[in-house]
Amino acid sequence: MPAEAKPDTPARARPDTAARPASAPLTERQEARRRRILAATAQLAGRGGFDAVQMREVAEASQVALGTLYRYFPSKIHLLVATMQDQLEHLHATLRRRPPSGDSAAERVAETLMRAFRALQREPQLADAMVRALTFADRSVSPEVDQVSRQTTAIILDAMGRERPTPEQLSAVRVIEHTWHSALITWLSGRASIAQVKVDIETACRLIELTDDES
Amino acid sequence: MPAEAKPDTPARARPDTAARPASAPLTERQEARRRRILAATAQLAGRGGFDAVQMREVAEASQVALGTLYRYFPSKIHLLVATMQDQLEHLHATLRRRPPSGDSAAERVAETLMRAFRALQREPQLADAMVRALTFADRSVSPEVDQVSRQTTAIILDAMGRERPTPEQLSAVRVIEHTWHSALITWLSGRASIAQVKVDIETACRLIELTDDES
DNA sequence: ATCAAGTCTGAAACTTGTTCTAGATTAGCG
DNA sequence: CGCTAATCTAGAACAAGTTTCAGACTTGAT
Repeated sequence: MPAEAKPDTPARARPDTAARPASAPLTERQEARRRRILAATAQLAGRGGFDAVQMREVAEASQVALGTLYRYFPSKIHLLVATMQDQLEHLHATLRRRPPSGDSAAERVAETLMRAFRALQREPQLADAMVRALTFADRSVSPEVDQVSRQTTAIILDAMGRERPTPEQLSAVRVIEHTWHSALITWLSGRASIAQVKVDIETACRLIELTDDES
Repeated sequence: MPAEAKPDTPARARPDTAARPASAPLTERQEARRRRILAATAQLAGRGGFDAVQMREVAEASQVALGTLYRYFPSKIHLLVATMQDQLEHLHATLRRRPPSGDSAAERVAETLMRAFRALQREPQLADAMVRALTFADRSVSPEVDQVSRQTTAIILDAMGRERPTPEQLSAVRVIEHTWHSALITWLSGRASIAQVKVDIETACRLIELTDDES
């Protein structure tokens, strides 16, 4: 990553991502551009992974000038994190449609995460690009990464029939999320098998049982 | 990261890192070069973090040609991961000198990790560089990353008075390690407080109690 | 319809990781 | 010592992320 992270945010009026729809209404054509960009990104990432997402190519594939691409997404990392947000929304919607079936909260969470994991396995290169971006992100991407994190938390809480989780349960969820991310990385870099990821997730999910008296 | 990851390892006789001392004996001057490189890297990373470790600067600071630097460490990531190995060895040695004092295995592990965490806090920029490299590493760095992982596992097992850990305990250790890495990342990117990291680590360590009947 | 402000485009320039090359140096060996 | 292969050096060259800029196009308000 060549240039230094920008030390200040010069209040440049950029469309920004969909993080907070309040920042700028975005005209229809702008919305379309944004969508084209994300689609092109996902496609390029789908083959090749992280390295195949080249800003010039994304710009060309989405029929947008390089400068415009950078106005929408101030760095490659921002772009990929936004792609992840996008995909997570899909996933969450899908999961809502068919909720997990396990008996205990721990089982349901593990089941949900394994389902998400299988979805990622179908597009390992895309997963690689998104996850690498997520963990490589520096402070300048914090808001966006945080949003991804909140979305993930929401998915997990949905899976345990939540209803006002206790602080202890929230702690457990945090550890599960840590495990999820980190296990994903070890799998993507070929240092852990799918089976190993499964075990790790299930192990982490046991923490839920510890604090749980069956909803 | 411009160039594609090299798909093949062309058996080029490179000094490689100290991973396995068997690969190439390394003359005295070579050992000295390697050491200078790692020292320069740690220093540059100490200010500035990941971005401040620029290959040309590392080469200059360690009085080595750029090409030579690349012969010793085939990429910036390799270089930083090797730096991490180096630091971890120091840490492990230090920890051995004063073992943790907690009563239960879980307490001792948490104590150990928090001690390591405090060490990292003293050099947050260095920590940033090393951890980012670690999680960004792709398959071409797997052996080295794996070595770091083994070292970390060893530290944790040391902390729980180990003695042939059960498979369940090993699973718990894996989750703890995942949590450790991921929590570190969230702290480094400013998305979690020190207190939060502490809680997360302690929560993960509870998994040890689950499988433990006090050694 | 018209004007000002904000956007988008195309292209070049800049930065930093990585590779390559030709010529010194060094190491090990007979 | 003198040779040969490996290693090291200096420096150019290349790749991809990022920045910049001048000019064309849109948009929104009047």
